[in-house]
Amino acid sequence: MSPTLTRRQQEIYDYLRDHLDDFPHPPTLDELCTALGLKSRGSLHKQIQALIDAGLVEPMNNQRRGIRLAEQSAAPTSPHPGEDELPLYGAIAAGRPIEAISNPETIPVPPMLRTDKPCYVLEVNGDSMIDEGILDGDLVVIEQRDQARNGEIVVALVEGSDATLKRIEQQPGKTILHPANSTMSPMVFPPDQVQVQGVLVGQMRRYH
Amino acid sequence: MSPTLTRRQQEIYDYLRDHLDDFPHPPTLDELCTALGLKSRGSLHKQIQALIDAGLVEPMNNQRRGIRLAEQSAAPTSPHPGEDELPLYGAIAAGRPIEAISNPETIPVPPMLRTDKPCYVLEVNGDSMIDEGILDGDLVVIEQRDQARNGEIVVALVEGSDATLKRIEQQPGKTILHPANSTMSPMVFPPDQVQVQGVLVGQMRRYH
DNA sequence: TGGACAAGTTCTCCCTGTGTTCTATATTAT
DNA sequence: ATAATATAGAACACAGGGAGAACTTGTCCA
Repeated sequence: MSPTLTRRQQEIYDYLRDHLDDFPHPPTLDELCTALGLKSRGSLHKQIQALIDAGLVEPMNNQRRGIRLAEQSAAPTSPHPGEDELPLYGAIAAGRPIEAISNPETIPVPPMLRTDKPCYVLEVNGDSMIDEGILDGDLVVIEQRDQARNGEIVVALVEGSDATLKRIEQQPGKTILHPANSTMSPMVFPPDQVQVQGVLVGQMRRYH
Repeated sequence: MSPTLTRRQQEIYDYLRDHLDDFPHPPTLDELCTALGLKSRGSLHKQIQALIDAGLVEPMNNQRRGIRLAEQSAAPTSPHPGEDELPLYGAIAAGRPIEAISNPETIPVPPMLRTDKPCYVLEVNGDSMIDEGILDGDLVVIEQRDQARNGEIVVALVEGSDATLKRIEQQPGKTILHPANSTMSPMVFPPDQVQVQGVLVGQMRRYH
């Protein structure tokens, strides 16, 4: 099914996913070129075309500033309704934003550990939530959301950094990410540098 | 159908099975070479080719970064096909030997969190394993056994007391139960007073 | 209305990285 | 010794990716 994006296509799609909202208007190809470090519109267009063919980007027929992401047609949750498997997107804090589609791998998750909303699974990397009983190697079930309530544990993408799992506290003018590890300190950011990618709703660990 | 891998082929296959997910993208042959300590792409390619012939690796027809494991067709996982529910025997440390309870309630457990042996689920009561990341209210998957190896976390029934979850250390003449909580001390018993009722193999927690 | 400019599209050319093949040599097993 | 297995290295082929020119289409303005 999924035509398996090439490396560059994945990169470009990730960039679009994460930065498309940064532009006041949808960007022109030239603007995207400079943003992506390309020098040729034509080259970019070729890549975008591939993404359109893959169904990830809305086709823009000669329109100006016409680049939009395609509606994810209820994709992530229930490609197989009644199926209790969720996509495993890889490890968090592994050094990059959560990848879009790349990994077709899924793992079974009991309904009890998830919500009715779209969810996905990540493997935890590191000890930043150890005092909350979330250990290195655990699998966490994340509900896909871009907003969180204070006190929830979220997958947060910090500008120019990794995606991490932290307890969030949003105050006017600043967002604080609290690790649950006595050896680590809370981190404070301007709100627009912190992007919530999901909220923790379940956790699993195997001992064998 | 066992085309009997050579030793090196087995090594390489094991490596792929265990580390393929570590790469952000599927690796190139060159990357695999350095990872495996080889200096020649050609050599590796020959081995990979053998694995492809054996049906263990997806054939990658000239594609870049095309190394994938073949789908393991048969399902060696489910001894009870379709059955992924386990009995929920109630809360541990609730004051009663496990098997006494005949509770018909069951809950779904992903195959990954259990073993092929008979298993059941308990709800954890108390903080005695908090330093191992097992919190009050967690659900634990227990493999039914009456013996344990040292260092395993077991459901232990102590003479005249509750069933508890502890790390076990069996020495000649005494059995020590280690809680994972800095405020609690290990407990030492004569071996015949400690009855192992199962071994921890999985753990689940819900946050919503 | 029509021209100028901006932006999307298509094309051709080119280079690099990477899979593939082959041959030669070392290592190990029978 | 002979065969099977492993490694190195060279040579090759081609897909992926980029540059840039040329063309088309839309937008704006006089």
